[in-house]
Amino acid sequence: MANTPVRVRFAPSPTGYLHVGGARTALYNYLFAKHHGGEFILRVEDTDQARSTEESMRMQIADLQWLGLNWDEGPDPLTLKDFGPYGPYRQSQRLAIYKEHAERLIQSGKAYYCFMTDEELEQQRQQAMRDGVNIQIQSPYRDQSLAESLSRLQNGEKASVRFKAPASRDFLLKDLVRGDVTFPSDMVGDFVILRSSGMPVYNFCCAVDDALMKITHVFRAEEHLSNTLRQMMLYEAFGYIMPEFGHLSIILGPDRQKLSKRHGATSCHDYAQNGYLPEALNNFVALLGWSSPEGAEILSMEDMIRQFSHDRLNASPAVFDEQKLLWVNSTHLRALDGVELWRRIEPFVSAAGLELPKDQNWRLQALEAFRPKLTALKDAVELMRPLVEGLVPITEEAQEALNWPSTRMVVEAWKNAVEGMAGDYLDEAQFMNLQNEIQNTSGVKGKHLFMPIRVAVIGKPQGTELKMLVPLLHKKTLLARAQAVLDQIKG
RNA sequence: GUCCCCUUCGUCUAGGGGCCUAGGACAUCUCCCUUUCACGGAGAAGACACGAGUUCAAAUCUCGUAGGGGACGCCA
Repeated sequence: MANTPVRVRFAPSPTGYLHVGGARTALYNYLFAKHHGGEFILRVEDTDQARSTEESMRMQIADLQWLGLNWDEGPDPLTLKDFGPYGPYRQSQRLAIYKEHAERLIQSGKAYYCFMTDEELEQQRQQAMRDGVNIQIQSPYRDQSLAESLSRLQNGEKASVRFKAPASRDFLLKDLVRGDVTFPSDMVGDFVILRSSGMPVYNFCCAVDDALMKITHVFRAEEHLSNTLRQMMLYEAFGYIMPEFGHLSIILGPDRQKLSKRHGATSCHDYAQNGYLPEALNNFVALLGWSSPEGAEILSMEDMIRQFSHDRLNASPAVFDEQKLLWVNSTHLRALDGVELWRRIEPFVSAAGLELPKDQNWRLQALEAFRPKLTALKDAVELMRPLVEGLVPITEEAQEALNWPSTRMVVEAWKNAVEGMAGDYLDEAQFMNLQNEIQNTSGVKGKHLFMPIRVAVIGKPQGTELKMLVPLLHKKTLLARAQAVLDQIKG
């Protein structure tokens, strides 16, 4: 046991983008694997043909890649071709394996063909509801001879395959997160393992695959807790070794209901688009149900791998707090070095069509001016917008400053001073001198001095320090904007 | 309805019989820094769901109650 290499998997069903809950599940599995020097496997659970699409699979793979949760076995992110010794890793391509396993169960009398109609099933459910008892399907075909079933099949009748649930015995699950969980013997009835279409169902595939892929530990969402009983029965029937399970609590929205689309952004893709860093999303989501033994709140992937252990996993549900995510994001963002930060911001800035100088020094300087204000990459767009060449709109909030009697004089003095400067850009020292000069000659000081100048520079009375802003703007732009403000005061 | 799981500041959490006058983080508020807005720094306020029991001692163990969540599919 001690020598068994750790093998864990993340097994999403490809129906849309990766949800943040899925991201957390994937992350925990990944961290567990890396912490123990084990393997992290990606398996695609696409047996629901109605909902699974290849497009979704690509999206999920892209999201996982974005998060940096790279798998050691599974579909190749680019070609989608499987790599690893236990493939295929897409359940839709493992049908022969499931069929063979189902056959094994049928032959040994542990499963049987069931010819019940949807109406019959529904009737039983209704009846059970009315009687206030646990819903269990009682199939009349449980004891039908295999020969008879086969002949009906021969005649073209359709049948599902049901597993004969062993009754009258409790199952004990030693859950890695919840401790001992006892499932009563009659919790489930005979359940379907093969649909009448021949397609296997989740619980069956999952058990077979985890066994065949030599999975040692499974961390998955709480909604699978009761599925575990079915899977335990299957493991027993096959004589396979069961992995250890840990059931994670679900993530809630602010209204304490299960996090869903109506709560706003819930997919990793949304967060990527809104300028969140993958390291921040990983960090935040990790803290929703796990805590660092060192009490750290800001953690890198390396930190998490080093510190991760399943016994610090929390069994109670957690509310997704957008505010804290934003804080985690801004903290990671500000810690990035200039070159890297610009690399991340670039796509947002160019998507917005901002034409900014290409000069590397200019860009790094601009970044430093705005760094303390960044909470998400997307913010850079509005922050940088005043740095384009030419005029910018003068905002509503600027009006108060424009109405001050001294403003006109200040802006005129500012414009004249800039005009008198040599060179295309002012540096910080030049600006400071110039500013002192205006103060001395005009006698205006404090906000009556600074706000009008700021409006003349960026069109807004508030924002980043002028001494950082002004050196980023070309003299021509400075002059044009000052003139625009003067025009507005006149008019 | 039946079964399973969960319950510490508004939120994420630490804690696992005495270190608890319950610690940290986000958010909130106050002050400092700052000639603006932020960043940063200091501080304030704020929780053991309820009721029994076990014990010299309970946030911590047990049982009930309430509330929340999940499962009960030929979904995953």
